[in-house]
Amino acid sequence: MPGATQLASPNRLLDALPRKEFRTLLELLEPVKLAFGEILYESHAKIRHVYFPNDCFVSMLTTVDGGRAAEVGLIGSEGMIGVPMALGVAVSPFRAVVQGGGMALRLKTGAFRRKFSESTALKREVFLFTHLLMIQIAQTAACNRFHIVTQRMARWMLMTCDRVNSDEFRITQEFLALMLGVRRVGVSAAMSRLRERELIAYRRGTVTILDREGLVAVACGCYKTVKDAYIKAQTRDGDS
Amino acid sequence: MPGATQLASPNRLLDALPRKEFRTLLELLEPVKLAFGEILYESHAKIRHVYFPNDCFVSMLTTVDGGRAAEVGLIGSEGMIGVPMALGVAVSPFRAVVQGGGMALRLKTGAFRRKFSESTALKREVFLFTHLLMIQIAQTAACNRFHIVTQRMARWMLMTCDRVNSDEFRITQEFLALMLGVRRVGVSAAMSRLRERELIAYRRGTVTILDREGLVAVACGCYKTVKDAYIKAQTRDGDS
DNA sequence: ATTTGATTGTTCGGTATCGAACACAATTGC
DNA sequence: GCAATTGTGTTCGATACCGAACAATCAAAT
Repeated sequence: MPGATQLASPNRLLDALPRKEFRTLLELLEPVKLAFGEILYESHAKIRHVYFPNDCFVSMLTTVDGGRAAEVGLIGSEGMIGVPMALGVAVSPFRAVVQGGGMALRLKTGAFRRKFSESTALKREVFLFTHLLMIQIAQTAACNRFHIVTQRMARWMLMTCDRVNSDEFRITQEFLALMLGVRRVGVSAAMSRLRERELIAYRRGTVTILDREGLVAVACGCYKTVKDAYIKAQTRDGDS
Repeated sequence: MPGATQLASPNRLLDALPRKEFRTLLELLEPVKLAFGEILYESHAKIRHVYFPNDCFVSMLTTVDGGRAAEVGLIGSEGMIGVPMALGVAVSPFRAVVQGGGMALRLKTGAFRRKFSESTALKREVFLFTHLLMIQIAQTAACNRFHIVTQRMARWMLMTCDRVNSDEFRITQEFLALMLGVRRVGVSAAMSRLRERELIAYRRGTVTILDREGLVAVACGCYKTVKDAYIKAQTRDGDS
């Protein structure tokens, strides 16, 4: 039975904290199960909790023209949902949608604000993640400009794969089209092309990555660019 | 002769600081003239100074595939160049290019780090700007996905116009194409369309906005979305 | 087993943008 | 004044994606 004696968190951001700080923080953290499709923040809505994903992951979406939305960021156990809180803003500019269900630890905004101002280590980790998220969003901007659906889809699959720790995950073409901001037709064509090359397999809402290296080759360099930034930050941790 | 007795800064971020903090900061700030095309940071390079633009403005660019670049953010007197420093990172993930020449106040990274950790007000202002920059970048990501060249170009012109405090600014089609990540042909076509409708006038590197309202109507909603966020932040200042 | 709903596959004509290339016009330097 | 440089306008065929619509398939519920 896990819980009482468990010291390490499956959330890598929290895990980077000194053990002592982590333990005091843990008392305030509330474990919650997040279901696929759940909306953590609506755009322009007040932030009530910050979330530290364990095995779930969350899409950040920006809307244009009051309707269509595009994913600008994907956050899993390497980060936190609610970055604006760290910047002194309690309103989320993005919609946050649970992309893969699972567990997360959450903290009420008030408690977060308090702990955040007290803990140098928490600040360091959260700000570092904020920096990485910014890189991810910016790369997405350039990626949206230059790369074709197949490349961007491959990138999305790799990013997702990294966050579920499995070669298999559930996603429908319809939903993937929404994330990428394209028609389902485009996703359908791109996916069957990847299947032909035996890079992936899929059937009705489940995608399996067969050849990770091959998929990386098909994806645009944006995948590697962002991933390298994350890796670099984790190893050097802070740089400054 | 300006300088000695001048208390207000033409940089709105600094101007929002309490007078006392502003004065102590001013002693460390070094006025510099930034020329068009000057590169403040190369991507992945160490940040040596942070810049507070007065009447100049700067583009943040992200590269893909080791070559092509696209603009992800535009910063003028409302902000600061060197946001990563506020997040504890002294390396710029973006290239920062001076888009419109003019004056700026700059601060060595060491001095900035010191002042930043001391001043609650400076932290508040810089973090708020960081938040706004993030919104701008994310909106650019969605904009790149959904909107056509004409709309994005109109948005760019309006954003630029807001930062130069003039209806006229210097920009060549070639350069504008680089910023938008499209061919010059596309910019050429889009510009002549706007000229036909008498929204703008231009000749060899100089664009004049004739009908601001009309241009806003042509531009995508991304312009208004981002601008509203900036205005809201300035009036409520912090919210939280 | 049959129906129902969800998921995937395919087609159509039309538009935006691409890469490459060339012609022309305005400014600058000599 | 003339040449060189820079900036702008236009063309070509090709490709990626659009909106709309319809067909086929699978999975679960009755």
